[in-house]
Amino acid sequence: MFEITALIEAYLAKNSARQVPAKKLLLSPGEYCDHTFYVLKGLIRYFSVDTKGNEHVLQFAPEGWFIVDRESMFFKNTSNFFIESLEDSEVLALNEEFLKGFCQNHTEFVEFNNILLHNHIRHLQNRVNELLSLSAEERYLNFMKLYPNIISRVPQSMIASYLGLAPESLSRVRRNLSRKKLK
Amino acid sequence: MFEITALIEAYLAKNSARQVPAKKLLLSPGEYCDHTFYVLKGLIRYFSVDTKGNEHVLQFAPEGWFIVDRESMFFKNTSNFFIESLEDSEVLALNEEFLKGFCQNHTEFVEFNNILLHNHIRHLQNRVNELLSLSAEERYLNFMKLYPNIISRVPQSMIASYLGLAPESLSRVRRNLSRKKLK
DNA sequence: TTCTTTTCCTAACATAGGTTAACGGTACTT
DNA sequence: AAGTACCGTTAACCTATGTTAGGAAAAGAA
Repeated sequence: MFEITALIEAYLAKNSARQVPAKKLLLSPGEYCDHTFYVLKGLIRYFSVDTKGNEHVLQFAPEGWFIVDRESMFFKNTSNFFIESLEDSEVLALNEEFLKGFCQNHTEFVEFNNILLHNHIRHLQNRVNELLSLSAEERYLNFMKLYPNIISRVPQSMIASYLGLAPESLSRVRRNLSRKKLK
Repeated sequence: MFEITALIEAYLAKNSARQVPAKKLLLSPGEYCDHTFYVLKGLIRYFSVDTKGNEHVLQFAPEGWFIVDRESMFFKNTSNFFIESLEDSEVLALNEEFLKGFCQNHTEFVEFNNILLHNHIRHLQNRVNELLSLSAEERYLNFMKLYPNIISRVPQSMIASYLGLAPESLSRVRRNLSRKKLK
């Protein structure tokens, strides 16, 4: 069984954690994503910007989460996404060299990595399924249940963007929900 | 470098390929997904059914594709999805025991598997991003470009279901597109 | 062939969600 | 304290998509 603290300690033995002020970009479209970020403190988001200039949040990463553009990192393609800190944060920036070396010294980490990949797939598949089958209101309720902790830390417009809604629409959803509860 | 033929041959040395008539269910909600299917011939779909009874296609798998509920297979959860043949098909049904054994004899396969997982993530992430940022028409055009081969093999209602549309809406999208082309 | 089922299209209507614009509140700046 | 930027709400209106219903063509079954 692998403990994440082993990774953190191995990293901190050689490097110091990266301090990131809020609103700082850690990755932009066109760049290669050459680090997997592990969030020690703070909150990071992973998002795209479409041709009309609208932002779409694919993922939030609070403490204890990994955040990376796996396509860019693994296939060595330039990224189409942004990674940005939403709060003052503290992250480990794991590059390929470090990860390879760490795998060699910690063979349990290989299996742990496998779990991370499968979690990622589970999460994404669940999102696709929700986007295909649930209404805005249902998606919002699910989000609140799954990430109650995130709701209070990011502006509502970003939650709307995660849910595939205009901010005004999320406002409407919330109003309808509070009316229902009053009854 | 790993060649898929090695996997196929190893499987066929011990088992014969599974012949599947069209419209046969290979997995249903509530069951454990204990096989990864590799499609030799035919066409398979992976879909869910929501509370209103509407189907939502998450993936099509023609020849040369793998299809599996990774969450169910890896985490040993019961599945929420269906896997169904759309055409008379021929598949390899790879169970965990076979895959484990095969990994031991073919160490390159471990890396190949890693590629498969990352491809899966890339594919799903791209879908989430498209569902968040593109119109029905744009999603349809992308689908045609990406899977021209599938378009002609499945009923339009299933493509609509993959795109997150009602069949009638896809019909409308197609009519608008053909009008545009005429001009 | 004839009958049946499936598939696709169309049109009229209904609705969820997007758009625009305005307002009030809060928090940060100066 | 005044000024400014950001945020969430609301309302009126608009548009894309869903819904219902019907019908015609194509594909399969008897």
